[in-house]
Amino acid sequence: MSDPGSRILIVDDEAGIRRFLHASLESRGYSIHEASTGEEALQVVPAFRPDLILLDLGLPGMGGKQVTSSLREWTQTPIIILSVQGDESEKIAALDAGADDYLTKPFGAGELLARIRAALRRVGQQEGGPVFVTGELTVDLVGRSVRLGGEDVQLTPTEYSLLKAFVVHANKLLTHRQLVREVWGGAHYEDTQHLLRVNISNLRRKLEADPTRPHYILTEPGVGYRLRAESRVSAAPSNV
Amino acid sequence: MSDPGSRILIVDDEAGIRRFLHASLESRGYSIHEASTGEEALQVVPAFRPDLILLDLGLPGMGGKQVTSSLREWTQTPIIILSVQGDESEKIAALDAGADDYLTKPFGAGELLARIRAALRRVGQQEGGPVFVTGELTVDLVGRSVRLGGEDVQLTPTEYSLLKAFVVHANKLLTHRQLVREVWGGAHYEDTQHLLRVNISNLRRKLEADPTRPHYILTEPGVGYRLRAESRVSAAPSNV
DNA sequence: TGTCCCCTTGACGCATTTCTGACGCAACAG
DNA sequence: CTGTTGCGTCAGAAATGCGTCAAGGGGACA
Repeated sequence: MSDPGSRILIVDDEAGIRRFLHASLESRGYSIHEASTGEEALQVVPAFRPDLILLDLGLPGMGGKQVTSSLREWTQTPIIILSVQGDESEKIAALDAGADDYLTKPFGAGELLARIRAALRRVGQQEGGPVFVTGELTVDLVGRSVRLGGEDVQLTPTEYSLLKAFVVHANKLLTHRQLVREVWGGAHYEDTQHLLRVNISNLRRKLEADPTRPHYILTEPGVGYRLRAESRVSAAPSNV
Repeated sequence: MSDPGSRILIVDDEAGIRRFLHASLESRGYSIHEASTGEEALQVVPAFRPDLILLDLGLPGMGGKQVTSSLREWTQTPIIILSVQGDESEKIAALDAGADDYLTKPFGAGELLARIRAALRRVGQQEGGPVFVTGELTVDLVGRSVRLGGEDVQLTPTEYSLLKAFVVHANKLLTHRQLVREVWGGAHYEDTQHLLRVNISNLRRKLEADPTRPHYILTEPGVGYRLRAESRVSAAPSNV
């Protein structure tokens, strides 16, 4: 699963290349920002906070190598160098300045995208995963932690499995059958229907302020349950 | 600053290339190990524990792409693919399988070394500072020393390996499977699950003030364990 | 050859989790 | 008003998982 909303900064002095890259990447769901000089790039980065930087080596004025060094003084955002030159000593210098990757033009759009994915994958796994938030409730599916108003909530494996099903299908109605299948696998429905009720009850006791009048886990009589969600999946607090 | 003692595994079926790479890298101070097939590589990795892997794509039998996928099931050790082919779709497939970089032969030795430095630099800074501190506990991954409130703690190799896994993934949940794989390599899970419990117990006896109520190594019932680390996140807990 | 340390395995007690059954309550239809 | 149905809660039994202790085996080293 790729991270669709990643922000990418394109730094190149040629408008044609910027436009080409912009279109290619935007169609893949990335958010794009452009800069045409190294000085502009350094200004823009703190504001735009890109997840990755595509940097042309042959910029007028401050060169790509120098930009890389300046950025590396305070951020480890992945930098992929694009260059028309194939000279090896330049590659080495750029990589040692702090760049993560180096592509020589002309390159295939597919390869660039793959290298972008590889770079984003690396930083992605050291950050906390996406976090689901609604009201006081916070669920981190990657870290497998649940918090309620700042305090950790201890859930048993089945309870967590149940809550996970709700979070994945937030705001959608889940029938008894669907829930039973997601939590207990292919078990018979008839036998486990009551079990579902018991676990819903246990879960509510741990999550709801007043289990009699549930606020998060709503019951749809005769059909199933639904998790009330106000907000969307948001990124974890980035630790820079 | 590069880490001079880094261990590198070379996987290639041609003895000539292995010899050439071996010589080039060893003269730079790296410790080298060789493997001639993909199967051998998968066997060797848990024992040799390389910091980086140079992997030929065109191996007889199990191909480099498949080796990459298998390794990525349990380790994030950087993998740099070496290939005679320039075909773009192969590059993309290899990168998406989990490789970190891709070089097409023939390549300059200088560029390879630079890309190795770049990959090693990344994992180096990912592990945080050279010393990990939380509460009374101090772990020096470089010097392989553990201190508890000023006093040295003597750990057996397995215990240290276990603690290292916790420190590298501080504050994150580690499943039983993950821990077994990181400490005992590709061994069968079923057999070693109990072994894990014993070593956790031993580790706690040496690190925890009251092993009955652990403060550092927390157990997540039914799933795994987690090392409690002081959060370096600057964001304050939201008290809305 | 002997000693020591570490790894491994088995057995056991304890705690938690899961499951099952029984009961009260509310909504609804006849 | 009464019976039915579905939902939620409670409590006890069965199952599972976890942590600890202790003994055997194997390798390193003197």
